[in-house]
Amino acid sequence: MSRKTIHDVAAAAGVSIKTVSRVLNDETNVRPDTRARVLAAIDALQFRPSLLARSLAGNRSHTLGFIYDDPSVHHLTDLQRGALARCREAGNRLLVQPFVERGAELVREVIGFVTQTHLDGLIVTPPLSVLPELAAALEERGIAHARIAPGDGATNVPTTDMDDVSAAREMTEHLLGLGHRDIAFIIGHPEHVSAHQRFMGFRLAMEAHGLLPPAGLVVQGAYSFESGVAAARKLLAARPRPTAIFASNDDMAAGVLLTAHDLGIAVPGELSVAGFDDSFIAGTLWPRLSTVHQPSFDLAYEATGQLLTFLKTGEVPARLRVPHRLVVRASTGPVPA
Amino acid sequence: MSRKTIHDVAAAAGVSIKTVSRVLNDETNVRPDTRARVLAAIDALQFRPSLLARSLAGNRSHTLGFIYDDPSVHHLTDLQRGALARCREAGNRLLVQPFVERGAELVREVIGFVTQTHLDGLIVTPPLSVLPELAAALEERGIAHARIAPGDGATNVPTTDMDDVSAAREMTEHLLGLGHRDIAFIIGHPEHVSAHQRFMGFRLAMEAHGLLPPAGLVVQGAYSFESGVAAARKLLAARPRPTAIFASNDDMAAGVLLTAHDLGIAVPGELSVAGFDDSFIAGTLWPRLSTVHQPSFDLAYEATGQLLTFLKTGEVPARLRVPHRLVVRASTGPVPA
DNA sequence: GGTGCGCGTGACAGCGTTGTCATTTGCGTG
DNA sequence: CACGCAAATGACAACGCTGTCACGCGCACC
Repeated sequence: MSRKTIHDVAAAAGVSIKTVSRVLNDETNVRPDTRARVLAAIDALQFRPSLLARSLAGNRSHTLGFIYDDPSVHHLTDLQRGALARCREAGNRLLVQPFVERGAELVREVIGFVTQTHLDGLIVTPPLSVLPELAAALEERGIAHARIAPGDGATNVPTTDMDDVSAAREMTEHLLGLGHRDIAFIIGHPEHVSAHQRFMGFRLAMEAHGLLPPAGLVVQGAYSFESGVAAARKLLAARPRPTAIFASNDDMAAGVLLTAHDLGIAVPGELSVAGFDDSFIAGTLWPRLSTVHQPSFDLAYEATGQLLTFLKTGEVPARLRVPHRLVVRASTGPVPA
Repeated sequence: MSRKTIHDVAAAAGVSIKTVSRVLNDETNVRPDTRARVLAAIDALQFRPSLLARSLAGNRSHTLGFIYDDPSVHHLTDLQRGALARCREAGNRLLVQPFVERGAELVREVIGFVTQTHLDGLIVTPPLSVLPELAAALEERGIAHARIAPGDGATNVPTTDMDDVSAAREMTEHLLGLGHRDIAFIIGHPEHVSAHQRFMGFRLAMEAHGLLPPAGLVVQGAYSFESGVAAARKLLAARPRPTAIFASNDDMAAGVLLTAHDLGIAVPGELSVAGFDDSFIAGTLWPRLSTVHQPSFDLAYEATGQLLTFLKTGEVPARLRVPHRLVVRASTGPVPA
């Protein structure tokens, strides 16, 4: 079964290939009956235009790149789903590619990826979105891209994020409101700005209540389940033991819950546990995890939409802040008497 | 920054574009010093060949498609990672695409996807891999593809799977060995052959001990967390209550665990719970889930490798069965007295 | 009744590679 | 020193589409 080409369609419809091309691209200046004839021929031949040829001839590939290097599976999956959904709506394709390098090598790899595949643009997810060397290289070469959660600095590219500081503050307020004072905090992976922002939110809330971040109760994690377990082991051995642990993502909170169960510590009776992300896992844990709903899907969906808009109009849309919300479930409760 | 082309390199090295092409493709009959000059020019210009042009001119796109429609996030993520890893090693790209249609429309969409993008081949994951209409269409059109876990029928395309029947039997034996007799079973999504095979393994083990699949203790699920919760509600209300529940994947087992905790039923003291997959979630649950390690990553990694081999040699490798193993953790224990 | 304009259409040159085949070069041989 | 043959290289078409530009036609206008 040899490939059907635009020439076959043109011959079948009795027009030139250019007219077929016009119909394919919804251009104006084609008489309705001509258009109908062409469409009929396309249908009869089951013709699908070659995206390769189209990309090579035009200067748009209708393909976006999605680059990542994320330790948290759930968050990443949701981001990818969001980007994919938006791409499908717009008739674009998405090329997903992980990058583990850093510095000059990362830049070389990413640039190579983009030029080799003629990508129209790039969706840059955290932590890649915070790397100044990558940002500089992309802008210098005029590679269109959207950044997801790149931190606070002003950007002149489409950007979406959420308010990590406020969200973490709200969760901390929730714990303070339940009477907790000895609240431990597990920081996320240091390469992610979200880790710093969430910690900042925690501190601001504590300070607003005249409390200092308690010495020995702030532990470095890495956004992974295992790092949550390790942090919890340390925290739950401290005396006095914290009455609440705020882990800055759900995977780490899962590690805290497991460790607490192993040690026979009742949650939330003796210990409250809070997470962040509201990923799939949050609803599967017992007790169900109190957390902050991070709109990962929306974040990527909107970023992709912004990028597509930018590609079409050339105008950089304003930074979009996607709303979060506190999700109080069963893992947080009043401080023990 | 205009795109560097093979012409720029040719001019810089003082050779024809064809010689550059030869160097790029590691062809023979290029003098070492010529090759060195060309490589130097490539390096100096930071040249990366356009994959579009290469695919259009040659008849290989060096790109594989990965198609799926899977309700279980973790399993899917691992499959995708495996396929991606193998592709990277071989210098290929992977285009990931979900398909939710069925029947003639699915066939049309998939064929369109392949022809539009000039895919070299397709990696077909469950449940798409079991659909006869899709298999027939792909073979009829001579589209190279590998099938992952397509069920028992003989295939003349590269195929990888695991022994779901034996694995489920082993897990059931494990429960029987702990003294359980009232063992409930939650069946997976009916469209997946693995669901039937796992149920088959369960029945075979029960029958080998002279037990019939207990009436009322076999419930239909759908491989999702929610379906596990729903099934558990039903099962844990049954009298006499089962002393063990074998859920045919981890997500459903997570639902069972949560429901048991909600009802104050001790695991494994009063109820043993077993899963299947050994996905990320299994190690995060409390108590840690006894399950069967399904080598999702390897399954896709090997399938991709087989497909690439087939594309290179034209020979269909023998069906590859990837080993599984029983992982006994803390959620299964002796039958209560 | 000629002029001008815009709509509908087509011819043809690219896009950046690889495949085919012709041509040149180098080297051993008689 | 000419000859022949293999190795090395190049010219050019082809892949399947879009962009550019030119052309023909009908219609309003003066």
